[in-house]
Amino acid sequence: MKVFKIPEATVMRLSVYSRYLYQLGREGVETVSSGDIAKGVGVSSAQVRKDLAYFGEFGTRGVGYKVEELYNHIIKILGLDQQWNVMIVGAGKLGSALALYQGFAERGFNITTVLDVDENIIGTKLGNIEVEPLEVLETRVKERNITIGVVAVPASAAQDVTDQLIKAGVKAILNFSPRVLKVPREVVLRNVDLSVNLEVLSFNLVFNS
Amino acid sequence: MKVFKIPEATVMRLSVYSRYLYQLGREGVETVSSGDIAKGVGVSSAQVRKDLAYFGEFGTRGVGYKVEELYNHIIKILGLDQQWNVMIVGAGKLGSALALYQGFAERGFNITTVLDVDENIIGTKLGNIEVEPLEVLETRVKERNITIGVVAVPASAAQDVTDQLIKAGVKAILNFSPRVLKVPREVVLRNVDLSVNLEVLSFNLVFNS
DNA sequence: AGCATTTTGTGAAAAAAATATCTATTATTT
DNA sequence: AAATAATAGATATTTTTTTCACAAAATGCT
Repeated sequence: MKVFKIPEATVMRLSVYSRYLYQLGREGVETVSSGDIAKGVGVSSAQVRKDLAYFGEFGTRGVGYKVEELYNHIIKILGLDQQWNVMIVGAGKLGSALALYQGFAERGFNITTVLDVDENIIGTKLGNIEVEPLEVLETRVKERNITIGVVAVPASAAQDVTDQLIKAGVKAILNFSPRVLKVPREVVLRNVDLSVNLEVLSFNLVFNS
Repeated sequence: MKVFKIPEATVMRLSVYSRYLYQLGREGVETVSSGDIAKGVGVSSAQVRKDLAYFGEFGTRGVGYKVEELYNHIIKILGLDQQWNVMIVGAGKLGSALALYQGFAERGFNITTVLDVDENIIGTKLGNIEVEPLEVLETRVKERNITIGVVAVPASAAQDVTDQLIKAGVKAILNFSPRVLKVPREVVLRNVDLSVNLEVLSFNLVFNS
């Protein structure tokens, strides 16, 4: 069990750093300073060092960090050195888009299963994944060793689907529905509310003027 | 110009409160306490009151808040009492899903235009919006009075599209590409990185076990 | 070799955010 | 009408997060 608590903001920044490092690596850059990273991703250099300090010492004073080495460290920290099997529930607009989104596979997220209740959608293909009926949820979670469930159903069905996912043994839930979900403490939950994002923009447009 | 700085977390929570209040309103509930809201959305009651206190006094001691009244206040605060015209650039999987997503229109976001560079996509219809070529960006922003631009293009094109949007007069950018964008200070920018969310889950799965 | 330069890692300080506590109002009950 | 209960709003406290600033290490230059 964890000893230190890592700020969520730190984890999110690590993800961003890793992407920047990947880019640098492809450009052939071998060494990078906290200041360079800071500039590249828009934070302070102290912030970069503080974030990394939670996990160890990865740099050399006076020199900086080896791009590839630091990248590998962060990938390991984020748990991206392993494959995660993912199930998406809901193959509407959003669910389909997520299923087809290439960015996930690149980071080790293996979308193995997509479910829906709509007869017209079941049986259709998203890339090479066939949409299956909700009934197979538990079977698939178990036989495909799925740890992460993505909830992309309407708000009204969200809690029910979540309960089913948890009962089937999923360990983490990414919720795209605009509904506050109840999950047991040991299940990791994250909410992505697309409207909220636009609304924060709207607020700032009104408030800053 | 703003005098107090409002925490972004507060703004996001207001958005969540508003949705909960809307739900309560439909259920016929007339009055609600900060404790009720807190329970409904999973925060503390003090947090609810604190968030609201940034903007005024909306309740009655010993009684609570009138649901409809508070809802209207929050909608006003968030700037959702007006229509915002939105352009989506990039009609790939994600851009299309966003264009078709009903949740935006419900909150006053009017997606008027969708652009892409791909010949095969231009001319196709998303709902009742026809995808147009990138060339019309500036014209459309001006003639349709577009304030919000959504960047849903690959990372490599993101900054270029952003620059064009800003040059055309857009005031806020919602960025779905995994790229750190540079924008002038007066332009409101928000990043939504779908992979980051899965990666935070992954981190927690590894770290909490 | 010594000195200047760079840059990390870190403890301390500051700022921001969340939580807890207290006070004032309103409504209700006795 | 007084006492009690509920609850917002304000204030104080605590916790968390960020920023600052500097000693320690590594490199390179003279």
